[in-house]
Amino acid sequence: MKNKKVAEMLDQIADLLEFHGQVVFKINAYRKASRVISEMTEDLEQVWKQGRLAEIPGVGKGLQAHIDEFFKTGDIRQRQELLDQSPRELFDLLAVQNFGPKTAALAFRELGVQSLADLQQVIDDGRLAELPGMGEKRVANIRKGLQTLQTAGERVSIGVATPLCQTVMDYLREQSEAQLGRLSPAGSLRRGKESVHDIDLVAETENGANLIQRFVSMPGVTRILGAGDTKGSILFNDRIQIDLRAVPPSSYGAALQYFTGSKEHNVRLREIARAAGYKINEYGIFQAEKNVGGRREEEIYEALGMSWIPPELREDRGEIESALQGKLPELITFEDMKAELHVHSAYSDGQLTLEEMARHVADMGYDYMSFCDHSQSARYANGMEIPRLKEQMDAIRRLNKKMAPFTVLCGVEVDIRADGSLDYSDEVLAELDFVVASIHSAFKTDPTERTIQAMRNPYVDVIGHPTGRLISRREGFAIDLNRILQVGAETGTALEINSYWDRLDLGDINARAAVQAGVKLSINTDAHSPEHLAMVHFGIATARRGWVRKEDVINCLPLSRFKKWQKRSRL
DNA sequence: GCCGTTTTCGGCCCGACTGTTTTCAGTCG
Repeated sequence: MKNKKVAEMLDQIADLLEFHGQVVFKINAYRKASRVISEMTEDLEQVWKQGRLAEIPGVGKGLQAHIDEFFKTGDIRQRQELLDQSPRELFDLLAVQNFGPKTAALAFRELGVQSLADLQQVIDDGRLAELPGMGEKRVANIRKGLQTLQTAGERVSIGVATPLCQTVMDYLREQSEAQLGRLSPAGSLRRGKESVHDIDLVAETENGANLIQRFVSMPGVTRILGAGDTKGSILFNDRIQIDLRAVPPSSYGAALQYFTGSKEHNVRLREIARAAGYKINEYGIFQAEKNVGGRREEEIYEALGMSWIPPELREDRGEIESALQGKLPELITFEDMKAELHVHSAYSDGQLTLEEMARHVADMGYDYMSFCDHSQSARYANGMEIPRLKEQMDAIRRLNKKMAPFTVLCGVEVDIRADGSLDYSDEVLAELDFVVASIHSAFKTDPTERTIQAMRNPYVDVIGHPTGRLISRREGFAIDLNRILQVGAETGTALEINSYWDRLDLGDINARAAVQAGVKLSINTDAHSPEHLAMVHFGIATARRGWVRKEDVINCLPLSRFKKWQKRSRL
């Protein structure tokens, strides 16, 4: 799949055009096409071969020509030409906060700034400050931007951002009890994205200036990026930016809508509003000068003739059209979940005994669960030889007597070996209640074929973490998802949404493709200790971002129906 | 560069904050 490569090139052209002062509308056209292509699950090269590029939203004649050129020659000439007239490290330079395309162009033209090192040099020797429109403070801000390029530029996992956001919200509540009304996360965190660039908060208050002051002076603030009457922005522990927007009650809904984004969703929404004679901003929705809503977020959507759109869907991936037609999916919620199906115990590499762990799972409110400890060849994870597996099966039978009506299934996470065979024989698998098959080794050896082979096994219920990605460490293995989805639809094998924050695998876009292909999903935490169990909320957020309904998820089946769903019951 | 139940040309979301200004451009979200 060259989708990512093409998207990256189009994005680079957007950066280059911006640097060269092109009109923003052209730049935005490139960025939009880049985003749409990066979110496609279909192989762009196939679409190109079939002459269907024009079907891609945002891709017109000009961009079709670029894409065509890329697949024929491996590059886009315009990109090369622009690169030749630009600083060597343009993309790095543009990543510096407070150093935008206009300033970069000025520094390049007047001082020959080509690289981050050049930029540091002209800051230090004072030449940058002498340019027109520059001054001491602007240069100081650019210097800070350069310093934090490494730390502050990286995305932070939802697993890190969520508790931090809660801490900040608790602090604001404590400090400002009397004058603080509604308070909510916004931005990509509220949309449930797997990683976030910053944390956004919206607060309801009549005294914004005061709240902003408390916010920017809270412990952990290592830099104040801005502090006005309605908006404060800080760097927390030199690592993550947190923005707080403070608005009066009459604007809270509008501000929450605006600040939740995504940017692309808001742009589409405002286009529709404008066409219908409305104007939306963070203070409300207006018809002529008349405020027709803004206290609650729902009012914005209702004024435009659509139902309220769950934040997880707000990515301009068709949710606005669906909302206008009243056809939004009813997304899965945690309350729909009847079971946790992938939990480890001390029989392999989990922390707790079966009973300890099972009690924690039951406390989550589920009706049943499945232990899925590792199979024999997973040496690194204390995988179970067959005698120990049998021992575990007996122990689980005894446990069920103690814990009824809560039901504990005896499952396994069986390794898919390098040759595509499974790590236990069919005879052994047949004795188990539930089987997750996962690739844990030989990532580069034909992962698609091995996965497909596992799916064809009658005892395999679920493919665990199907792409093998680790968000902070590695790309997934190169699987052909469309083929896997085809086979999944044939065999009835489900794919996992592994909720562990560093996996979230399948991700939102792939999960959506699975549902569209008619493949069931299984949302699990892969918990190795009790505190992991709460990560199910990240998995559910990811599923919701993938337009997943409870009907699509086997964990939402009552136990009796779950058993009927399994392939073995149809053998 | 894209796109059309108001358009095949003329639009394209909207505002806060900052720093440099002398009325506003640049950056950011």
